[in-house]
Amino acid sequence: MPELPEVETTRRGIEPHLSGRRVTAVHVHDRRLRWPVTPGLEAALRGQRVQAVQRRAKYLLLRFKPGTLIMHLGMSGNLRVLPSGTALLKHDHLELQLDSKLVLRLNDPRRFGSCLYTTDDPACHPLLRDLAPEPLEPGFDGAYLHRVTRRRRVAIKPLLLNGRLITGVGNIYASEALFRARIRPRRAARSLTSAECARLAAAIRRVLTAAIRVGGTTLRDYVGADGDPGYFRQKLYVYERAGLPCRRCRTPIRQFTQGQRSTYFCPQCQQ
DNA sequence: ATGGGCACCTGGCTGC
DNA sequence: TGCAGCCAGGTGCCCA
Repeated sequence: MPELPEVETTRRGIEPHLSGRRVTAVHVHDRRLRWPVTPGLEAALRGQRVQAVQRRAKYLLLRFKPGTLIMHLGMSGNLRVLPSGTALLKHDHLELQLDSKLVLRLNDPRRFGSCLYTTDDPACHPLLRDLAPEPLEPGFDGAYLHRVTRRRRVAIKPLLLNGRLITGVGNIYASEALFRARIRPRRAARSLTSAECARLAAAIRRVLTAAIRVGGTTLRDYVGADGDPGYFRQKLYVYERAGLPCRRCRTPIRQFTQGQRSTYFCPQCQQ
């Protein structure tokens, strides 16, 4: 799915069309997502004005006065802003009709995404409350990474996918950040030195920021709010490049499996 | 507390 | 052509 850059690209794409607009109707076409779409969502949001469109880790938060819509795009979801009346596609799960004659439509073939409404503080929601700090905010640095890895015997690459320790990084950017930090994905997390943690934290920030700048990474079907793909795929150093020459040293990129996910690395550049 | 593995889904591709 | 098998951007939950 969408990792942080794709979610942030989506947020930036929908925000100008949503902020300050009123929801005139909510249509749920298929409630079956990872959890059923919150019952009563239609009545709860009808007539409400969007106060803000925020992101927390890979979650999008649509803030209304009485509550918040917490959305996740799972592996295959996208949110698009379209003219009202645009024909529905397969796997269009729900849409918010706006007073601007536009609609916000959620499409998610694999249904790993979610769409939940809460009237409580979303930061206290069970899905959000235990999440690690934002990687692009000031609290995330080498010292933080060093601190949270000290007791961890797990390899650094799967640790990067643990949202309680690090957020926003998914399977693509985990391999990419380790390449940029010149660290082997199999290294035990606790074995990283302070200097390596500093390099890795900086690499994570750089790769996420660079990906956001070009609209994220489209491998197969990700599109932003306007339907355009992201262009960071052209900048990937290792992900999905098994057997191809390293873009830095020409050594063939290697692939193996960690925790049922593919990992890619350059055996020469990453020591 | 930590870590490993499974589960949830659909679709696209490969190879027989 | 058809079909089986494998793979895919995430993450909550159960068990050791």
